[in-house]
Amino acid sequence: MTDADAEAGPDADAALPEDVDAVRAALVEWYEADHRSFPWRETTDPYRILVCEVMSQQTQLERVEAAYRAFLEAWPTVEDLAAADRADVVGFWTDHRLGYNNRATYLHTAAGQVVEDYDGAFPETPDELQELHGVGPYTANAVASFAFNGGNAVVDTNVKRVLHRAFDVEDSDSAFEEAAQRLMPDGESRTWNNAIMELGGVACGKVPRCDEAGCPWRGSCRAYETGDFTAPDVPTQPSFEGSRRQMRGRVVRTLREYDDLALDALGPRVRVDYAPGGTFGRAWLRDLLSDLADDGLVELDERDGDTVARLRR
DNA sequence: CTCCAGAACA
DNA sequence: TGTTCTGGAG
Repeated sequence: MTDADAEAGPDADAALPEDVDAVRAALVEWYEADHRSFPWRETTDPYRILVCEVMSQQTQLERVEAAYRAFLEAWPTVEDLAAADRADVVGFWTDHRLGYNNRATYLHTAAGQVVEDYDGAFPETPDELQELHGVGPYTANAVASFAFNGGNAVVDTNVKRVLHRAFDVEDSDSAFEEAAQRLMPDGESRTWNNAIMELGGVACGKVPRCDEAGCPWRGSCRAYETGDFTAPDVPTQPSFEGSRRQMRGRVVRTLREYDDLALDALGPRVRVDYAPGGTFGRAWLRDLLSDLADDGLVELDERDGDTVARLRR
């Protein structure tokens, strides 16, 4: 028994197959034979990888592709982005329907950190990368592996689904991290992380396509054997229509068209049923704007006793 | 209605 | 640990 086994516990890798090497080789071979082509798979520039990863959070890859190209045309380097007006970056985000405008501010802030704290040269370790605003465990490992072929195994919803179905890994973050790391071949994080996420996106999606996609793990997959393709629970989101986040999006999009706007001018453009004293009135809008200001998206000031909002520059 | 390469904040 | 953050597509 190795030290790693003792540390992890006796049954930590009980779910993994006997011939781990064969399973690894099969996936890498499957990935390298044929996979989807994305522009960010053609680069090892950490800035480009970070842009792609932040855009990809909770957003379909197909929609990311056009935005990714346009973004890099507008701000080709991390220095360009750090020097940009925040309002322009947020404006770009909404124009390209990327959602979660917060992420535009994260990316802008992170670019400033790279320039200020690291003299323009990206850190290479997951721990250092996580110091960047908006970079958590997943994104840190993604940048470390895709840019530097380092870091640990990435764990996202795709990887969790694959590990749970194929090897019956229990639905807990620590179990997923451990299994993913044990499965990943040393020194091949770039290819491996791409491959296992590709598997989750192409062959082992919510609706499995094992035979159509020629899944390389059919011979050792528990789900394929038993027919039980249950996937880990992904928390269901509340409906978008009429939600607070829909209203936030409308505020940002409206302010994009104006230098600044007073409450009663902004309100009707956010909700048709806006009425200064009503349920959806000044108090409601002020509360919404206050959160947007806390998130660094909007600036508020007083003019002639009235509140005026604009995108933060 | 659901899904989608997560992270910040309380 | 739970809650919040967008919006397009099927």
